Amino acid sequence: MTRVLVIDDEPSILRALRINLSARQYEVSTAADGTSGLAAVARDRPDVLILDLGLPDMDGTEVISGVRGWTSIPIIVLSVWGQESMKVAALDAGADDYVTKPFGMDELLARLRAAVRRSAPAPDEPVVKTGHFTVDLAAKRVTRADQGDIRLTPTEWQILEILVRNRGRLVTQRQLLQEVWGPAYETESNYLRVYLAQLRRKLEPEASQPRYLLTEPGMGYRFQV
Amino acid sequence: MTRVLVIDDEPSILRALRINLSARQYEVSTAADGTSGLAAVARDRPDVLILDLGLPDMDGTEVISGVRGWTSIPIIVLSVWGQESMKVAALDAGADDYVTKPFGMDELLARLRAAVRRSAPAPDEPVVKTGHFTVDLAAKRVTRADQGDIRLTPTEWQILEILVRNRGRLVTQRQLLQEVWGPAYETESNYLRVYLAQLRRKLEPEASQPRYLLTEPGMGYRFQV
DNA sequence: AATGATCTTGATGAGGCCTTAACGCCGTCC
DNA sequence: GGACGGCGTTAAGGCCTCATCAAGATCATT
Repeated sequence: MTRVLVIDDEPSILRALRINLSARQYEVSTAADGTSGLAAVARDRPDVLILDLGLPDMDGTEVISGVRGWTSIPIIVLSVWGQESMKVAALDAGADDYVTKPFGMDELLARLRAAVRRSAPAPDEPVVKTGHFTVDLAAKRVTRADQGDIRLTPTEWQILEILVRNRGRLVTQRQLLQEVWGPAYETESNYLRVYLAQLRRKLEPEASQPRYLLTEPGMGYRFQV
Repeated sequence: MTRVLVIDDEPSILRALRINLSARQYEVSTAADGTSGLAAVARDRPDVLILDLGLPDMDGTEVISGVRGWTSIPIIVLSVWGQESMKVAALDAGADDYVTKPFGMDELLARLRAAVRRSAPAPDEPVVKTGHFTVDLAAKRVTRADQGDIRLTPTEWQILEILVRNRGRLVTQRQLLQEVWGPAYETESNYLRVYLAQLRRKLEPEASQPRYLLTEPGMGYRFQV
């Protein structure tokens, strides 16, 4: 289910969007100002962000920059008609699309679909096999050759997914922490040690001598294929 | 240089876009109908497509589908005001963005920048090969032809990365010290001697007679390809 | 409200990396 | 020819990072 976060200070718009989006099977969360909006992005990790530029506490482009600093989720911007310069500034700050109020719900929904479709990563090879286990990215499932399906916790899965998508490449600790826990946790490398140990215990044939989930001391981790 | 293909049947618009885009260093090609437009996409392989929906020979969504069948280049659609349903249909057919005529050139340019930025995600880093080993900058991996992967420490990797990025060029000791250890260590050239020796021992076929990691006495170091 | 799973946090020991110093070599300059 | 400075090499100690374990905190579910 696609998760949408709406940041807007007008209750009527929030209400209209919540109703229309929920009816179309989106999972909707809302925020009424820029500060709580930024917090909500880090906390909820939505798939799309709908952002009103006219917020009470922050300039719209600031919010965009704050989000773009660490994630590339699609941002659709709302603003009243006639503010050409703001429109340009928002797009340059990293927004993906722009809708002028008042807007038709059909148009917003179409732009939403387009934004989600664009951001959906190319389903290149959703299934990755190693000698001892198989990772199915599409089905979110891990199977071990000798003992069937493996249960992973949400956090374990997130980490494994990032490593598998970057298989062969080194992934820095910063990148992992940022994508799983958010930008405020960039230095909590202890989390990674704990979770990598758990993943190894669940996946590696010998957890103490990893063959697939490798540590590159001082740099990060690498999924070896 | 970014290549833009404009498909529109109105000469005045073609002319305006050609002038404005060329002035901003885009490489512009044009087509006046859907048939020749599709041919032009296949032939010119543009980086972005600007498409007018009101073409004489084909429906706009058909053109979009025809392009989307085999490539994922960004498509910005132009159409006259008020055609909500066409707008929705175009976005659902696979268009990336939508601009209503008459449009401000600033807005179109901003959307163009946004579209190009989105479509160019990974500035793919090169893989540099020598006769005896391979450096993959994206994967942060070094492979030696005769003995597989080589493990480098973070400092070793940083130095090698700088030298490889400047391959063929001389890199001064000051530049290396500054980028790896910071500006306070500009005179600690002993560090470089230690680490260059280690890199040579790990990478060179004969560490005592370096063929790739060359010293330029009194100046700095050079990665020879 | 209680239970179990999951996430966070801290402590500990081991290993590896960085730093530093010492020494020998080679070239240049006096 | 000798002194000097830059470079290559080696080795040892300190420190940082990693792996592991365990307990407390938080969350979800009943």
